[in-house]
Amino acid sequence: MSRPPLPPATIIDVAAKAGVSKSTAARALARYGSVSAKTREAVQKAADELGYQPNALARSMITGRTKTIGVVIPDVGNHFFAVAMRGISTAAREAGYEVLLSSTEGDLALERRAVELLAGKRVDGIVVAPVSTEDTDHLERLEGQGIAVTLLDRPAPKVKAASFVSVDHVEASTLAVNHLIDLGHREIGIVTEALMPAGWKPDARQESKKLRPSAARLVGYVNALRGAGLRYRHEYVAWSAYAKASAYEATRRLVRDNPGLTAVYCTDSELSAGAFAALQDLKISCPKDMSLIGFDDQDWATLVRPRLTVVDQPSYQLGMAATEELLSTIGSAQDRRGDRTLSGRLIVRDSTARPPNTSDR
DNA sequence: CTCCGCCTGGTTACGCCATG
DNA sequence: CATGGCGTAACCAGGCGGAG
Repeated sequence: MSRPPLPPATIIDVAAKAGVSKSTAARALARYGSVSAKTREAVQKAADELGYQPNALARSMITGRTKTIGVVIPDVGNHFFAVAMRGISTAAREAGYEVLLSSTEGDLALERRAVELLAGKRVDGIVVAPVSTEDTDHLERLEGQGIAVTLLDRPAPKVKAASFVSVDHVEASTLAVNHLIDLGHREIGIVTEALMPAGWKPDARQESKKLRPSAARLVGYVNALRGAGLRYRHEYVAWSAYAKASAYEATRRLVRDNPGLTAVYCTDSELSAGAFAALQDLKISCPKDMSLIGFDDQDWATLVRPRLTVVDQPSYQLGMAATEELLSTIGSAQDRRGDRTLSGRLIVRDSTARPPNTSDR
């Protein structure tokens, strides 16, 4: 007994059933303009009986809004972005917006495609953590298309109309290194994935707003050392790819080549995990012989022994803030770009302690 | 081939009508 | 005469079909 599928009920069907015009039916259902209580009830009843569902496509056509935002991030599996995504979803939902998510795997071509696709779907705005700070032509174009942009965590100076929401990575990094310095450490190594330009000198006063997070954290490390009157040593910097295995090798090399080292700072939780394993395998006692501090608080940080001291960033709040910024520029025609900078927080656990040979005196 | 008008469904400016 | 309630018609973007 298959009957031909009925086309979905439209506002016209509802209006006809309720015996009013379609504009009255629309007003009654969307609750704008003035409609008598009796009429509203009749329309509501007709809509319920027909199983009426407003056509979002048609609505967008006339309002010019889709009540949808896009999110483009490099990696949904990454803890920071996963939590930030929760903040974005919550803030969007509370404001009556839907979210379309795209993960680009750090691939610029995929990011371009994702942005194009979202623009084609006429999203009202996009929250993006761009793969590149320079190759941003696809993001710059969005301005002309009337699509708002908020940059999350990663700057893109050429996207002028975009607001920028981020943690102060320089400050957060300084927090981590200062904690080590306060404990009495003087020989502090760093495991970083920052790719600094060739010929980079630590003394150059960097504009932290234009730096990628990893680079900003390296600058924070240098600043903290300088603030304490300590020398920056190039051999104390272990360059690693963004992977546990790479950080593992980098840490092994770092501590082998620098026997005087008493503390290691890892600028990312992925790197901390590799470094932690390296110290264990080298049978270096942490924190007795070597202190270890990481960046970004993850579940495993409290499950391992010693529990890991970290600087945490407010990922969830960052996602919320980014969405709020985006929606505020969508709401108002003026594109006042509001930048928001949140602060990291030091969480002291068991992997940091006074350096060896300083306990007595 | 190009051009033009029609179509979709919800929103809204505008104005008419009835009522107080 | 003011005001609430309601209808009419224009409008949006873009695909399609018919006319030229």
